[in-house]
Formats: sequence, structure tokens, C-alpha cells
Amino acid sequence: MTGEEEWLVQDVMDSKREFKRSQEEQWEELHEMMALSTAGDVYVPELDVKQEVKEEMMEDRLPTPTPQNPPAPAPRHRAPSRKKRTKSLSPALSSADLSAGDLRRARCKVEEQTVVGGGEGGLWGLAGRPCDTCAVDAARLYCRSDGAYLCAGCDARAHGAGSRHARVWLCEVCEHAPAAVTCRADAAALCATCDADIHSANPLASRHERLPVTPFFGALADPPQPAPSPSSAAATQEDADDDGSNEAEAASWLLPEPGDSPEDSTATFFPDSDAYLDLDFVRSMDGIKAIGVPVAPSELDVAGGALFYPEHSMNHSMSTSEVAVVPDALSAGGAPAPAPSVAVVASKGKEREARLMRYREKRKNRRFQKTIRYASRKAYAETRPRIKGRFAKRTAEDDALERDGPFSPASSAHLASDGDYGVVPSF
DNA sequence: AACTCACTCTCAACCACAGCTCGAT
DNA sequence: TTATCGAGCTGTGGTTGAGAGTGAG
Repeated sequence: MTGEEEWLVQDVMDSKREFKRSQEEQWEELHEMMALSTAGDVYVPELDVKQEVKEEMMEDRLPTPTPQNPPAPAPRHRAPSRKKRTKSLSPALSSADLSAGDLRRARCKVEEQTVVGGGEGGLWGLAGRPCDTCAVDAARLYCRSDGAYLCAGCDARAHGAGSRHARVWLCEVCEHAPAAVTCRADAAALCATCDADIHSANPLASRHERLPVTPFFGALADPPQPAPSPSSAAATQEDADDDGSNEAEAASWLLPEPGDSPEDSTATFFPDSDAYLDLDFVRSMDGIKAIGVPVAPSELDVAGGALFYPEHSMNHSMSTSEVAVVPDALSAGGAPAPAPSVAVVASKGKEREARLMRYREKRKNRRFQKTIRYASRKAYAETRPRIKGRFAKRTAEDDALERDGPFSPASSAHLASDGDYGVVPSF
């Protein structure tokens, strides 16, 4: 095997592990999405279609995490005997399966999670910056000329159609800083800090194409939209006569197309296999129209106890920035609120907000590389004797073999005594 | 169209044990 | 309050084989 072949084999193996891990993580994320959906924070139309599946998963999902009822990790599934594998949607989780140790570890993890909210990311999930003028509504944009954060209403009063003040939208993730770049893949305008945080989270995210945000003038413009990249623009232009092999178009699918059929969206919740599962996940979330986030009172229609955005619906980006809120361009221009599936449910308390924040943090910090938490255990596992891949008891001969090497007298005697066994090199 | 068969692909389960956590003393 | 002990549990990787998937007949 040449060096190049070895490299290719290694690359395939790495990709396989990474893919497997990403699938596991996406199940976790799906569980959390389901939890948020049930809580009313996220509306997932596909889950209505797959009601049976949803119910099954909701039976399995973790209890609502609270300090008194922490989220317990999935117990190791140990069948009493080797059971035939079935394509289960998720490992069954129930409190009955949780050992005392599981609960102990869960407590530790809760404590870890409480630490995560600090630093720059601590802004995530918090209410947006208040308008500098009225101090009532949440600021939606930043006027560079005035150096002020303004809500839509105050901006409309301060900046008419002929205004020459350059304004930019606030970062859609932290809602505290002016957007510096727009990411096409995330369909979001991000401040420098969030951009750095999000797009350094994993190699896939780092490939997202970002462009400097362009300020707008005059009357209130449409909410931020991902700037069309030159490559994607070319792809769009060639769509009519292209057979789909265009590289630019291939790159452009990083952003889910809004016209994806519901069938596609549903299917992506249960993909058989896709090396770009993360993007499938993005696509699957295309139908999610809104989440509950702290919003300005003036934008809320509190009739009926539910809170709705009267003028504009909210799309949301689900790539690396997870549940970022992106105003829907289609409805921002004064068009009536679109799909009846749009549902915005306000957060009902700090507990839910905390869950949202944990979810966001988890997505933000996720890594697709296999992480070895205990290098010492890995070292032991690699040196441990095996029989058909399974760990075997370490014998005195094994110790001698490891201590003295394969050509020591002890190991030679051991090999000689095991006449039935040959030495099979492993690679 | 429905079924069978052969083949390939996928991945949960299995194993031992160092080291970690936590309650009891 | 601190230290020690022991029980219980986790995490680690290569291999296996049942079941899923697929294509041909």
C-alpha cells in the first residue's frame, strides 16, 4: 500500500467516524428541538406530519431540566443478550433506566452548563439592546452617523426617505452589536464577535462565505438578507440551462432553498445517509418559522394570550448559529404575514430561556471531530490485548510481552506454547 | 406488481480495566 | 472539617454479525 493509499484509507476512516458522530449529535439536537417545540419555543411543521414519530420521541425525551430535575445522560444501552439491531429513532430514555451514577453525572453537567453562559456568549438568549431613543422597544438597527441603536419606529421618525445616515441591522445572534458581515449559509447578519464565535466552531462553518455588511440609507430598508455571492449569483443565472453540475451551484446549496418542498423537509428529518448531514439538518429546519425570543412590546400582539409579530414573520437560521432569528424578506416589505404555519410563541420564563440558551450554546460549541476525553484510557485501550476485537484479560504473558518486547524469552515461550495460533499482524 | 435470492452495507454490542466520582466512615 | 476507603460507574477501540438496503431474476 503506497503512502497515498494509506492516506486515503485514513481519510475515509476519519470521515466515517466524523459522520457517525455528527449523526449522534443531530439526534441530540433533534431531541432538543422537539423539547423546544413542545414548549412552544419552536414550531416544527414536519413534526405534525410525523406525529406518531414525534409522540414516540417525546415519550423518550429527557424530562425538563431544572435544578431539581437535571437532564440525565443517555444510559449505556446494554441488552441482556445480543439483540437484533433495529432502526430505532432514538435510544429509549426513561427515568427507570437511570442509575444513581447517571444522576450524579447529570448534576455535574448541569453545573458545567451554568458556566457556559459567561463571556461573549453570555449575550445569547438575552433580551435585545433597548432603543437608545425610546428605551422601550428593542433596537433593531444601528445608525453609524448618530452612533445610536434604534428601534424600527424611532428609526422611521428619525430617518426619512431622504436620509443620508448609514445604518446597519443589529447582529441577529446577540442583538447587541451592529452587524459586520452577512453569512449566506447562515442567512444571517452577524457582528464581528458572533461571526468569529460561530464560524470558528467547526471546519464546516469556517467555509461559510461571509461578506461585509452593506449599510442602507433612506427609509427603513428590508431586514438583512444574505448578500448573494458572486458564485451563487452565477449559479442562479445558469440555473435555467445548467444540468446541475455547475460547481458554483454545488457550493450554493449551503443555503437551503426556500422553495424546498415539504416532502423534502420531512424526508430530511430521517435521512438514510448524507455526508453533509449538518446541511440536511439545516434544510430540515427550513420549515421552522419562528422561535420565541424576547421582543419589543410594540411588536407584539398579545391578543389571546399568544404573542405574534404583526408585520413580519421570522425565518430562522439553523446552520452554525443555530436558532438565530432572521426577519423574513418576503413579508418585510409590508406584505401580509404569510404561511398560517407561522407561530411565534413567547418564552414563558427564565427556565425556557435558559433551555434555549443551553441549546444555542451547545450548537455553537459543537465539534464534529471525535474527541478523546481521556487520553490515558485511549492509550490503555490501544495496548490492551484483544480477542476478535473484544478486550481480553491481560495475562502474565501479555505483561511480559509488553514489558520485554516480542522477542523476549518469555514471549517466545508463550508463542511457542500456543502452537495453534499464528501471529496476525494488524494494521 | 409481487416475490425471492444473493450480495453489500451499516452499526450496536461486546469485551477488560484504569481511573473517576461520591457516599460512608 | 478532613482524610480514607470502597463501591459503582465510565470510556476506550477492533471485530462481529444481524438486520437493512439494493439490484437482478
